[in-house]
Amino acid sequence: MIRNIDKVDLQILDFLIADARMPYTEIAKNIGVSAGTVHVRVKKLEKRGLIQGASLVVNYEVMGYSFTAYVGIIIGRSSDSDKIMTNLTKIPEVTVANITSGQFGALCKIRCRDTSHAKNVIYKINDVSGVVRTESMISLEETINDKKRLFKQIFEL
Amino acid sequence: MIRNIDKVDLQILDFLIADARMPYTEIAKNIGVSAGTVHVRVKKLEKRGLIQGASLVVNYEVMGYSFTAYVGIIIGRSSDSDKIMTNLTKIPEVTVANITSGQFGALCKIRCRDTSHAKNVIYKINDVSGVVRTESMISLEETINDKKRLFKQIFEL
DNA sequence: GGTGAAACTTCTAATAA
DNA sequence: TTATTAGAAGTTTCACC
Repeated sequence: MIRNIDKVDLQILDFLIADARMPYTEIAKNIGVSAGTVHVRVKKLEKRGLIQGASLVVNYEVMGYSFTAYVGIIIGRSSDSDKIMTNLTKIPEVTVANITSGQFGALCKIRCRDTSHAKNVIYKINDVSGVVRTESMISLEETINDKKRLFKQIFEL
Repeated sequence: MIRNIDKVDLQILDFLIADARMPYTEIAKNIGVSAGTVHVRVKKLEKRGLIQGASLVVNYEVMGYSFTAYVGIIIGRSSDSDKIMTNLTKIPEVTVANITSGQFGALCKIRCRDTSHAKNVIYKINDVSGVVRTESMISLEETINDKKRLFKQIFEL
């Protein structure tokens, strides 16, 4: 399915997805190649755009952000979608935003301190021009599947 | 709002969120402290659970995963929620899953190669015991706000 | 708390296989 | 493509502010 990417690449990716700060020497030891090889592979994957970067995983709860919700957005005219996305991006509490097909014209995720903070953020979203109405789905519990096993499972290493 | 976290911590976090592999020496230079200080601060933030780790940001498109959707799940009995979450986590294409209040009992995000792959994943979700019905919202465009400016904007550094 | 320097580890690029 | 190697760079510890 993906061309020019082999088992070694996928194994390196899997280690780095689990811990982006893992030293190349340690990855090398684990998969039985030299550190230099790991280094060259990572550089190639970066060049190809497969690796976009590395980001710290922050615990929002500990940061005082314990309120997570998805906000479905009903949009009047589809042609407003791009403009609405641009405006959503200006709200820092909106951590992810998607133009969608289905019952909502857009769907976004918000991270807030508490309900009162969320209220203000939702008001802000409602006030974005082109937004007709929003519908909130409060997250009571969240599981992230992403960071860990993706490739190992999908590509059956 | 958050106790025992100062401007230096937030600045370090901001740099590491943007690029988790940024050397401490460079962060130190940027914010005007010593590399040793950055090191100690990061360790403390890790110990406090504020930093959970670091993860590679992978380009799903380049990996051949160009289909993203949110799947709203209607659940028969709320008491099944936990069991359903556990089962959702077993599907690797489910990258995020949330128990929610609102029109859906759960909401998850899926990453697939194409529509035919997505069809199979959605069937799998439908087949999870306790799931009554699902509703898909296909993402036509995605913006991630998360990784970059969060703290800078929220805490007005 | 923070610093700066020493000791140690890792990275990186070039060369060789 | 991979391994080796050596110099550069980064990390970590610690005695001292």
